[in-house]
Amino acid sequence: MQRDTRAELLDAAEALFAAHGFDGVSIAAIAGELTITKQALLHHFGSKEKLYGAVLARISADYRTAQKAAINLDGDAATQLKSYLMSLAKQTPQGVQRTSLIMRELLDNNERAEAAENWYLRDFLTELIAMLRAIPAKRHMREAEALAVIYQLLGAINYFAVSRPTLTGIFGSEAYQALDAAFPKQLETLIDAMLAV
Amino acid sequence: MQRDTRAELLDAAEALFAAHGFDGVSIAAIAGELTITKQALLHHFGSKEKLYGAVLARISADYRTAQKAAINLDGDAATQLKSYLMSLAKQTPQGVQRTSLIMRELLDNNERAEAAENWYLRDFLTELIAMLRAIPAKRHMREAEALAVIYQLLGAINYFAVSRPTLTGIFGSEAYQALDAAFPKQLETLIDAMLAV
DNA sequence: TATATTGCTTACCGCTTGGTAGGGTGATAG
DNA sequence: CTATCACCCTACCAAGCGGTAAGCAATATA
Repeated sequence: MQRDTRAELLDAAEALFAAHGFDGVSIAAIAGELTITKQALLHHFGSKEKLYGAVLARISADYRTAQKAAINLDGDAATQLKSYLMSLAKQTPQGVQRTSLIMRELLDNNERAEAAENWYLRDFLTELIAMLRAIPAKRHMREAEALAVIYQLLGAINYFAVSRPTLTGIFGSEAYQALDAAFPKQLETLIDAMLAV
Repeated sequence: MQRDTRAELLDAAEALFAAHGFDGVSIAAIAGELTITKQALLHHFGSKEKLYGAVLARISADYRTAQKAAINLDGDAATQLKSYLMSLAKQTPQGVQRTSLIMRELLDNNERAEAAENWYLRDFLTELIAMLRAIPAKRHMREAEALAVIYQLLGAINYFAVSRPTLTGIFGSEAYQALDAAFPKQLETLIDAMLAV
């Protein structure tokens, strides 16, 4: 196997699912990305749902790894959390792609709610709550309050990450670049405001 | 004159598109909600895309109406903007539904980008920028900065609005209720922090 | 009373979908 | 040398999709 077909299929599936959603992509289209047939894909993953699950699982694992790395950095709890959040806001192509996919998952979750892949977000969020509560001034916070803060910050970051096409369509690409440049500074003041109090 | 068929179709389409996305719903399913055939639906709207456009147009109009009403309230600019944002955060069933639909539209916009329904968000956002800049302390802000602030606040609000099924699935429904109760207070401090500086 | 028009129906069409069945090839293992 | 297995193919299928065509009953118009 000089060509890791499975991994390449996951890459293609991740990109297409993120761009068009689960229902917007056929397994034939995903397989076509590697110029193989959909039956080859089915051979590897069994069904479209299982492929989707595998994509989610891989993202989940990567997220958790990055998160654990962030905790082992130097600095106090506030600095760790802040720089981790700022890193989430960095718009790498893969990062945006995965944010899109998770956002779609959030929206579709009405139907696919119990599919066990809830739990990857669970660990991710509880870890974030722990990071917030590790800040001395925040140690008193109840779980619900901490989660509210975390979720607002995540929302501020992810909503923007997903909006580039729309915003460039509306305001033009140089206006978007100005926005993109202004965003981190504003986000920083927002994070500071929430972590200070 | 049972002319309300058209409106009822819009209602059903809005709900189903919000819950399952454009590709996740068939026009037969939408028509089935009123126990009529899909050809009756096509008679009213011509095509699935046009139906979708009509749904978006109706939401757009309602949004702008509510926004204009908010500007005509008493109080200074900061109070107006703040209470408007807090009202956006109020989770009525219809509000959540529409937020979901717009979020899907944001995600799908890669492909449907130029479909003219960009502009409804355009007016909505530029109006919000104007509301922010109407605050004396913010009058100096460049457009990009103002939009960044606005967008972060919208993200904080909308991301949460869309996450109820997932969050209840992860943390349980009474934990979600605690979160839902804690959310507005945290949002208020977040808004205050961004509007003050 | 004749004529459109509105609002819906059944019938049908070409196309795509996810998935099954079964076969073939090349590498590996006994 | 033979059997197994991973990997991929062609062929096929039932179901569902968006959309067209034509017609029918009720209402509005002249």
